[in-house]
Amino acid sequence: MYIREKNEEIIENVISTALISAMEKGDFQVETLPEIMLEVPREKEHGDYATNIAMLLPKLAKKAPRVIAQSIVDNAMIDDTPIKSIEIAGPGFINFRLKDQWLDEVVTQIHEMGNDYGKTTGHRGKTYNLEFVSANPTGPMHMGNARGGAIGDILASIAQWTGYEVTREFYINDAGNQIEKFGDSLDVRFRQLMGEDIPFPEDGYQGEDITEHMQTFIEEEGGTDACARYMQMEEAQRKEIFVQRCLKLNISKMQKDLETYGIHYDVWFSEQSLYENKDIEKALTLLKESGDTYEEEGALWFATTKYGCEKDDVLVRNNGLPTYFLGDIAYHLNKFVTRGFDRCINVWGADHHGHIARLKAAMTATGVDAHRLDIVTMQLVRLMRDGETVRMSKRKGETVSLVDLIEEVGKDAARFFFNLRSPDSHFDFDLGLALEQSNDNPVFYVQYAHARICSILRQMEEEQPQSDLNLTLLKEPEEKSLMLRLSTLPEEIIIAEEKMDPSRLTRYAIDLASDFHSFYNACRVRVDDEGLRNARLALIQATRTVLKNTLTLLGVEAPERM
RNA sequence: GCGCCAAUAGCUCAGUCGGAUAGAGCAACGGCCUUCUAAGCCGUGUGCCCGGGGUUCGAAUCCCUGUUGGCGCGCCA
Repeated sequence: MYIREKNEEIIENVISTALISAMEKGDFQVETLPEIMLEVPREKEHGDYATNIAMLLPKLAKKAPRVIAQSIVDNAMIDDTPIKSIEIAGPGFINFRLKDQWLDEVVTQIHEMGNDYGKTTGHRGKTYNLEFVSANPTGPMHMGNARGGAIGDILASIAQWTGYEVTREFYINDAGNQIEKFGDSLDVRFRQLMGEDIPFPEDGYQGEDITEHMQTFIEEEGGTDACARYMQMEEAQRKEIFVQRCLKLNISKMQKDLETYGIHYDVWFSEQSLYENKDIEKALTLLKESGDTYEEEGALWFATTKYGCEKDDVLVRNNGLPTYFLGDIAYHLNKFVTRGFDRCINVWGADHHGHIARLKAAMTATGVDAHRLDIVTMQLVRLMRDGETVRMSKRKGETVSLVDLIEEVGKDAARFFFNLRSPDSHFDFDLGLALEQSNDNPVFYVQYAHARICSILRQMEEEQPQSDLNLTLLKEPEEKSLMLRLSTLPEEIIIAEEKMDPSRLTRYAIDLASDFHSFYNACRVRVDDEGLRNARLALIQATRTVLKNTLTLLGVEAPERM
């Protein structure tokens, strides 16, 4: 159990025990006690913890806040606890101060736990599916996918650290209209390369990659003469060949690029497989059994409005083909029912937020508790160049690809940068700033802290520190601040998981690095005083562990030298 | 028109289960390297927390309303 957690539990116990004995003595009387809330005061002068309980009671107890607070303080038993003092302040806050020793215990605990420091077991035994990126396999991945990748992968790591058994999953949209368009685009480019004068479809994929695919194809098949036989084929058959081949190439390219980005998926799930395994039909049967489907104008509808949505949605078109919506329902039933995940989280672009309610509705209708499904919506990245917005369109082929970005700024900077702001905040990516390798990039600041520590440790290895560790020698404010920061990693991870906001960890890393740099400038580690030297050595070793653990969660390297 | 998300320092953003004097980075200015990496540290100041109502001991935070911006509202995905 973590020290902070233990302290908080003790303080809460002290408060509730004090409340009960105060009431037994007749100081005041209430029917039901409100939940005891502890907060960490912004001002250090207000102690380590504060509670507002005495300000919540007056309405029920008919006594003034400070009177109630006094009564609580009078009845508080703090002997043999880590609590140093209790006082009443302001309008009725009760402030708690802890004995200094608790911070020393944090350092000791970090040494004991090492790479596991920060892990908790609250969700042990539960399975967690995280689906993210899921870019269309019809072309290269762009900057939006880069943000989704960083958010999803880090969220997955965070979930693992809170005890979940996590599966990272990529949903391949290898069925439906996009694929049709992909085939059309490939086919027309092929025929153009073969010398036919035909116009390119208005809504086709105009990217260079389509043409390059077909150029490679023709080369590999032995040139235009050898490819003449493809021109003789039925169009549909030819397209099928092109699609199969190029889809495979695109998918393996995505796998490779995502690995470069530090993301490894456990499952690549094919939309097409939902058709082959009859999952679509099974989903349809379940939906029909719910009684919330009906036929109209030749299509099959799902009465989404029954679940509070704005309008009903089509499941099967009047041409007999399932919609993407039905496919998505089947996919999620596969996750929840067939594979039995306890929780499923999807990272979606905010432009898909309209689908959240209806997907949840479909889960409810088919008997899946919709609370098990969560969607993290991510505001799309707005690309800025020379102070102006650049519109990106995959269809027109106007993209800055994920690969280009990683080549320019590196995996670490890209991941760090995309995870700097909460997913729901609009995010401007300034190309000029990102493509020049600038020191403004905060990832260097954090990595530098780690490298600095390693440098000191290298020099001290030869100097053979003695045992007899006495952490009470760490008294400087910079030392205390650093220790305090070290103590909060476990709860930061828990909160990041609860709020599904991985950017909190990035900011934690920056704050921790900042506390270390301040310490570094204020306190020298390699001092003559052996006791102090040992204590500071222990502190920076603990700091290195915590920095390393945080960077590991973020998927960013922790360099030993810079 | 309806729905979702946002609006906080010059800029980019934290803070939002209601708490004590609203924070950080960047930008500006001034200091700190004969001492463990100056990719660092320290200091200086700036806010009608978008406007207007309401709820209460207390509101950037909750409710209502208006404004502005992004996105969505297809038998596309």
